[in-house]
Amino acid sequence: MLSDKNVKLEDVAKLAGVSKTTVSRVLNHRGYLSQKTIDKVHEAIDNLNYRPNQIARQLHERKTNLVGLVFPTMNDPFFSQLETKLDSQLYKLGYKTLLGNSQNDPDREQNYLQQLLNHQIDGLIVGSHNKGLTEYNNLNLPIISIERHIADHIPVVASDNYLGGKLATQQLIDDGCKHIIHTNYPELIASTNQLRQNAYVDVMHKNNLPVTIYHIDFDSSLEDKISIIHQLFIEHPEVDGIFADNDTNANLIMQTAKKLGYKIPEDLKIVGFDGSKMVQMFLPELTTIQQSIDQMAEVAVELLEQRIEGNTEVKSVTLPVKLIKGSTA
Amino acid sequence: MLSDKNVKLEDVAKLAGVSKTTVSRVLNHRGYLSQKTIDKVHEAIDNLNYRPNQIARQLHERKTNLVGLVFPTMNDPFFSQLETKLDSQLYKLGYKTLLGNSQNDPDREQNYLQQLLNHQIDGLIVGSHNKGLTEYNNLNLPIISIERHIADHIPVVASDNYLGGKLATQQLIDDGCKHIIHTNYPELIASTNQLRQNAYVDVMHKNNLPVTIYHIDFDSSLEDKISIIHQLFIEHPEVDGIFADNDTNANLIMQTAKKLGYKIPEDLKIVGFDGSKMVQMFLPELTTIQQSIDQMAEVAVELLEQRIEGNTEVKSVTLPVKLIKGSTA
DNA sequence: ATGAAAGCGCTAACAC
DNA sequence: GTGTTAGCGCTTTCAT
Repeated sequence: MLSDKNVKLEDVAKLAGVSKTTVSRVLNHRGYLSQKTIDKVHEAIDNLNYRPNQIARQLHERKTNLVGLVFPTMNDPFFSQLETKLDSQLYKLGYKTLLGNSQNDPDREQNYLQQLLNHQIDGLIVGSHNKGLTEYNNLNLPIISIERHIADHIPVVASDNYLGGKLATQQLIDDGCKHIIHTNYPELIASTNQLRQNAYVDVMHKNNLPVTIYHIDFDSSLEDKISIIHQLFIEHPEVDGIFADNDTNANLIMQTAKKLGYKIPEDLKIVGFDGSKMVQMFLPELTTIQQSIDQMAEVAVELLEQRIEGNTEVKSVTLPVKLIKGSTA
Repeated sequence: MLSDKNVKLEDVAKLAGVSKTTVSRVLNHRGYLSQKTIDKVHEAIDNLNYRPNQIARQLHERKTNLVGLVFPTMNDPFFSQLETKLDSQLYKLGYKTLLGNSQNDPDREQNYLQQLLNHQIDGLIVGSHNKGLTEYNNLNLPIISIERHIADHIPVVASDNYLGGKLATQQLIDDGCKHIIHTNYPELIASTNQLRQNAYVDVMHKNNLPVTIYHIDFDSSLEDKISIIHQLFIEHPEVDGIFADNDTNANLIMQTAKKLGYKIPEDLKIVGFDGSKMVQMFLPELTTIQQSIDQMAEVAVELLEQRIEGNTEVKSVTLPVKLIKGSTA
């Protein structure tokens, strides 16, 4: 089989004995064409194993059918499920996915952003956790954000995090816990994660229970996370309930607690957050707040499509959460 | 801040009072330029918030700096770690990643392939499990395959799967197991997974032990997988050791076994395969054969780079595996 | 040290 | 029905 490199529309035209325009028309099913011409052109295309050059097309049409995805990492149950679904939904609309995993490094995120823009992407879906990347404000590009407020004009697709936090905390209280600790991000970044914490604080206050929060950075090493969790148990041996802001931390907390001799759920009850398929598979016993991850991806792509189509009235969307009852709380 | 859309090199040239050529030279640090001109141009670029159009550049240079990734899914511990590392390594070399998760659907894989090619990618890294996609044979494009034989001229990066299968089976035998069952893919597809099975069979024969293999399709639903595993226990209640061809199945087997009353490792010993970071985190007790996943990604990108640079002598590479001793075997 | 003009591969007015 | 021609935005000879 011959290579298709360097075979261009002009070559097809020559071989078929027609003009470039005609070939282009056949390719794009446009205008009137005699069947004879169509056949001739197709024959030439097959003979030469011709494949149209998208780059040239894109240059002309100013549309690349490329959508950028900027997330901290793929190697995480939540993000891998989200990105998988995003990719799959984008595919249905004819878009290809250009990856940009920032590892939550602001320099890298900025760099990715620049590069994606240079690639003339048609749209962007972001879910990175970086603080204060002002770049996004100045972009005249359809953007949808997931679980993070970026700028006023950028629609956000997010779970009902406050409700989630409420459900989680209430579950622990209903279980009879008196010393409930919450783990969350280290700072008030622009993430909607903060609402989980707000709900925890509100519910605790309403029940006259003491509020204790530990900060676990999403990006720190496994060792650092575990060390903070250890500290938590040393400083608060009385803890009898923990609401973790994500399932990965809930898992680490469970493992650490077991090592320290806590029985779950007898001595210590745990509620996580996310409810990804992967964690459900590996840790079905975990009681957790399940986000509609697949739906988030679906909605995000829908909204992006609307923005790309020119709709400037695209609104943010909040999606439901539900408590999945396992055996840890 | 003004939008950068539509701002082109020509606009910069006009504002700076120079020619397009000069601006291009400043941009690419080429040729002789007076400092004064350089400054003027930079000023104009900043003022207009100009960003060069990669598409136009690419059209001229016939290089897109895009690498396609074709894998079955990202929502899997092994693949998400692999793709994360691939993306990160490609990034270091200045390549962007174009995603193509085929869900192991041949139509979809073929379609992705076409589309990626149309996007004029510079190279391709594949790890999909589809049988007999002949498309790859005809491509005049640098390709590296991971854990799968595609065509004779395409280099493969793979683990030492035979050794892995040997280590796993031997461990179970050393543990005193007499009825060891192996789970693997349903057919002799072009996957290197088959070598794990071959090793199992060889070691079992050498020890005069009966060979029993169950087939679990990577792509079937969770329910179907679990149902096959149930069947395994019904048909072989005497089983005292299982070598699963991947950790995800090992996990399902463990969960099913526990539900059926087996104590692990007392009644039943289990060895998995893969050893991804995610499974290590969620299931640290699992004894498994660890592949050098990150290294696979590193090597694959290195080989691809060589192929892109024009080296046609690129050889396949086999990477080491090691047994990670948990408490399940 | 800088500019004019051709060309990368394709599409789309505008002819005929 | 089909062809001619002028771009899309950038790089790069070849002049000067």
